[in-house]
Amino acid sequence: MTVGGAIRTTHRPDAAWATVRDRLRARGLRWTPQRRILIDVLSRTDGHVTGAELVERCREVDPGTIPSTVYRTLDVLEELGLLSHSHAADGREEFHVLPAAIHGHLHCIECGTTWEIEADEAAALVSSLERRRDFAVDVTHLSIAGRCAGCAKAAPD
Amino acid sequence: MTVGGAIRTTHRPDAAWATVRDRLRARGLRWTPQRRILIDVLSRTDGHVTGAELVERCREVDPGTIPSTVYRTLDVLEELGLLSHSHAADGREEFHVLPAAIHGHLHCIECGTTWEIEADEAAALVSSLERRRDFAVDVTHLSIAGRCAGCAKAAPD
DNA sequence: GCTCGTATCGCAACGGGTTGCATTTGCGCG
DNA sequence: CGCGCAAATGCAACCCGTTGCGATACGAGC
Repeated sequence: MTVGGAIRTTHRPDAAWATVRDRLRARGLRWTPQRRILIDVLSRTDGHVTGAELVERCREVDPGTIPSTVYRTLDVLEELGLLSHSHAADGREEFHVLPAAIHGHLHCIECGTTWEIEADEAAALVSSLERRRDFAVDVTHLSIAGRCAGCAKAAPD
Repeated sequence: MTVGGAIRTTHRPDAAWATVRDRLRARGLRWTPQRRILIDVLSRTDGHVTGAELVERCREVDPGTIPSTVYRTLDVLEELGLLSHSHAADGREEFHVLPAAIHGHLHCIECGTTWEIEADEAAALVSSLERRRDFAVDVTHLSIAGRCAGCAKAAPD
């Protein structure tokens, strides 16, 4: 899982999603109506979504959508690198669509807002663990809880 | 799948647990049979436990134990500072009993082993976020996923 | 086109954890 | 010692996500 030199700031979702079908086939995997729907939903999704939200949006397209199918497809797409997931402060899954660059997340336990942490911002932590523990941090899964400036000000302890 | 010797906490639980009853009362909270059982279980617990494990151990003492009661009591005890919780790589809750020192956790996604990260080891990350984002990291909730040296060697990418 | 192996689906049951609400009970106070 | 009220319990339903398994259908190869 290397970060190529090509880190884009501008997403071009259409291009990426257009090739999914072939990327699946190339791996001996299949292109099904259910997957088509999820891809469609994802291509119209920006930033962070929970699994449940995705299930719901798929149901808007096809009310017969089954959760397990959605979650299984999400696993597959994650393996293809089209999304990554981490966990919010409450442990719920949070998917990040088409990550333009490797990054982690910051969650305010008070107001629930999420921010992205760029890889270089976590670099100090990552390299120190790498060195001292010989531990390879999965930054895309990194999720840090705490209180944001606004909430700290609103209700100081 | 228990964690084995990876985690050792050396402290004197008895003293801390003995005062729980009064600490509760002082806050207008109550001392109930159900809470007594959980405290008892916790006082015999070392290191990390999942919520489900605690429910199970309470059931060994009293088969009539109800999960929601246990989880609610855990919330209360966390507020009193007797435990803290974070989430394993799969999002499940993991409680840490009587934290001797503030610390976070490292989880290997391959073998499931857990390590503690001392506060000073995370200090670089924490202070950088504090400074650049004005964000107060909850280190006790910090949980970092990745691959440990052993697993990286066993199955290199 | 048709066949066939297997990837995927639908479904039902489960696991961990939470929530709302009626009922019980700890315990402070007189 | 007994009252009364808020805290806590029990229960049932729910939410998010996972798993096992028999049935379906994709799509490669002929």
